[in-house]
Amino acid sequence: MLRSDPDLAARCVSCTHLNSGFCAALFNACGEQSALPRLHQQFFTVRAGQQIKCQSEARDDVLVLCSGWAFRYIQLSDGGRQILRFLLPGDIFSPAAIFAKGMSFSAKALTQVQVSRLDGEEVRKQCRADELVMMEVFRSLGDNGRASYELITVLGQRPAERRIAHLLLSLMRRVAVDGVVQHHRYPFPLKQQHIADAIGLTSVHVSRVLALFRDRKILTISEGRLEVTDLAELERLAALN
Amino acid sequence: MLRSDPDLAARCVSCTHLNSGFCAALFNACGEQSALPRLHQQFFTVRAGQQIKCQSEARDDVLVLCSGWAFRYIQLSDGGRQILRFLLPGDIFSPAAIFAKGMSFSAKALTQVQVSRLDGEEVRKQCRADELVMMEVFRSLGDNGRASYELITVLGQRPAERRIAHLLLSLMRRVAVDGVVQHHRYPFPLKQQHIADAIGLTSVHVSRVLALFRDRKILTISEGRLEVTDLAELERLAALN
DNA sequence: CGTCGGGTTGAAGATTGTCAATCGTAGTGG
DNA sequence: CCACTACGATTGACAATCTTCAACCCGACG
Repeated sequence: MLRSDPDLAARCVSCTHLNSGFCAALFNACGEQSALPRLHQQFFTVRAGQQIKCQSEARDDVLVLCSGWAFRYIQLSDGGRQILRFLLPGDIFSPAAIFAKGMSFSAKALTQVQVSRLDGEEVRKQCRADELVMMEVFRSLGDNGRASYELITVLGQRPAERRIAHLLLSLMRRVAVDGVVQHHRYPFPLKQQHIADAIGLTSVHVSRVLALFRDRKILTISEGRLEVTDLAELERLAALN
Repeated sequence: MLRSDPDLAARCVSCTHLNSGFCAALFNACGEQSALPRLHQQFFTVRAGQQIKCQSEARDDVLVLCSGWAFRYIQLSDGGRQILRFLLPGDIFSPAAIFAKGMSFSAKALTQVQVSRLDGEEVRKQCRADELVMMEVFRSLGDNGRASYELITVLGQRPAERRIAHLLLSLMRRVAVDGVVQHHRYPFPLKQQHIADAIGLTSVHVSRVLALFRDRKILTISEGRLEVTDLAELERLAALN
């Protein structure tokens, strides 16, 4: 599961996640001009479906997703699983764990992923030294908090159709931030079971709703891609006000 | 709705919320021994049911609940309302808003409440000056994040009975932290409509489930009090693993 | 060629919502 | 003291939503 790869670091330098956000601030702060020490990081890859970080692991590391998709989730003993958040390149696996006690969720790779492991103490040092790095942590925490509250609202107040619409639209928007998207076609590696676990439905019901969306010419999911044909209707369904 | 009250400050000094958490750290840091300037704060009271802070209000303040109960919520245009979190004395209304852009929720008083208003810039200054104050902000953020993820899991994976059990048990535990609780009787100012809005059910269904709990001798809610008669069963229902 | 994972579909049932009536309690004004 | 009202809780009947179980399909892959 863990693998050392010297080439990976070089490849990751050009990853999209370095163009913005936490890592950009972090590595800017540690650039040549800076008096700060260069940041030490390890890279590793995880295959699709494999666990990345589980609740029991108590290492003081900060993991950042470099490429691929992953998700945070909570596994219930009765077999149920709640997906809490999908992670895209640039996302910190557990931003709250940088400064406070970690939260009790696990993470899994959705596709094959590359992950950067930073030392917790070094990151905290950088946060204290550079206001911008700290602000990126707060931005990440804020985004996660906002997303959590939206998800709570959707789960509590919306029927299946609108839950799915909301999930798909939020993912689309996040994907569109750094990837060029053509003809309303988005990369979409989720299985219907992932959708189901993310919004508290069964995969059977997800299948039915997606069939409806297809019939109504709103969107189609096939071959790992999501194609939106009626964005206005999708937005209407996903709206939270 | 807003009211200046010179006596309130004196009264609030002995409030339970000062015995622990954010405010304790904040005022310790600003004590006589400290070189830091004394913190400026205003107090105001809000009657039960009144709004405290709405989405449009863009003031850079930090509000802390001094006494009474309140809640964060999102109001939907179709009449639905999702309660995101109940607030008890000592809770910050929007900890994420101290350092990042605020989140779009509103807050309402559940009982009559006393609120302390601190200046955002002063609070940030204290955070930078005193590690302990900063840690309290992170603790607050962490607690809120953990609670959000628990709520998401409960909403997504649990039926009505277990959702209600989870909500009641979490509230009990928070109430029990600083209040002395006798004979498993807890102050409980929520109406059934609040329970319903917090866990995504109708008040009608909440009524049915509470009737069931009464029949099964698990707990009883009456006259603003919650009395638990079978804690083991309640914990079993509320368990999240 | 068999198998396996993921998706689709149908039928039946469980859970929860909607609508509406009723009840008790607290307040309010005459 | 008594109507009158308002609010919250309760209950019944019925409907909508979603789950469960099962069968089947289909493409990938050994």
